[in-house]
Amino acid sequence: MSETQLRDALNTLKSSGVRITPQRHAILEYLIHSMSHPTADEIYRALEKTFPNMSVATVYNNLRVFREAGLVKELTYGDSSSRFDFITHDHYHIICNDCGKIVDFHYPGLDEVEQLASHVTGFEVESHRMEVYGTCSACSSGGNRAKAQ
Amino acid sequence: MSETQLRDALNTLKSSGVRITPQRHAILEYLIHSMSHPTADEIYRALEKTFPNMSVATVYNNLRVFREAGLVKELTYGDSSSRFDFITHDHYHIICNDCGKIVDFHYPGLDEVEQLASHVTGFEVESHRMEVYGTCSACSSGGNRAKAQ
DNA sequence: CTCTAGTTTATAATCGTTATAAACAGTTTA
DNA sequence: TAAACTGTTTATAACGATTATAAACTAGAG
Repeated sequence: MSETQLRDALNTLKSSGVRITPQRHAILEYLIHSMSHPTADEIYRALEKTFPNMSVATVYNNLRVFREAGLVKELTYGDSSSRFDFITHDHYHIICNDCGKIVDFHYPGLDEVEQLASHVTGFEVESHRMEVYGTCSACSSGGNRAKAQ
Repeated sequence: MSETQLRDALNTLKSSGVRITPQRHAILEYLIHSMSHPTADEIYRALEKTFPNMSVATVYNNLRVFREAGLVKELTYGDSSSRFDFITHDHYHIICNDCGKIVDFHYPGLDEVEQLASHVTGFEVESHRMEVYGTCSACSSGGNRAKAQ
């Protein structure tokens, strides 16, 4: 399944004229397989064994390329650095205020919100963003003091 | 009406043991009256006539104090700097992808989303965040090239 | 009015991200 | 295969928002 995703993603890139370099392959693969929401720096550190000479700029450059190709979404929460999420199908995130863990969940479209907003404000609506915040079961049940992902 | 808001906010601060300095008064007043969603730097520049010696750190410090007191919400979008929103009553934001303008709109609670998310993920839900993105009428109708607010 | 803890100021430091220019590599052309 | 072109990576510096620090100051309690 994730192999299919990777192949599809590479095809998407190729067909929009983007070269497939080993670094790009690796970053994409990491994003798809990690099933997490890594920061640019996490990706960089995860791949530095395989690419000892790769620079952070390469990670940022390629994340931008992927974002512009519609493969990756950039998540900006309150904390200092952005997180990057490989776009599979529509899902939302719930984030633990305590340890920072991010869990995906699905919810049938919020199209009506977009419609109302468009009607009230006169905007042409393109997309929306929604997150839920709370405390994960590990943190609320006791002493989970680690800052996860 | 906004006078009431200001007075209430000052009382909230006092009752949680926060000193009311002239700078704090001015920042709060600016946030309430501006009806916009300024960055820390915008607040700083707006008040530098009145407080020529005020430093940016003061703005940041006090925005943090206000946030911790529940008076102000910090909005982190994709762009480099945070925006700050005086909390009146629940509303959402629609943001122009073109010029960055932020318009408020109201929408009856998304409590069911919180409930579903809580049920599916096991989190104790505390809050949620939602924004709509699109193009404002000024930008979609023609040549609004300015980067507003 | 005095005292003190909290606040402001000025400045430097931090850190995520972006810009730059040189070295490099994949692809096309011959 | 070789030369040339173009996009990519690397290394490094620059940038800008935010935070830390320490000294000077002041709101508010008594």
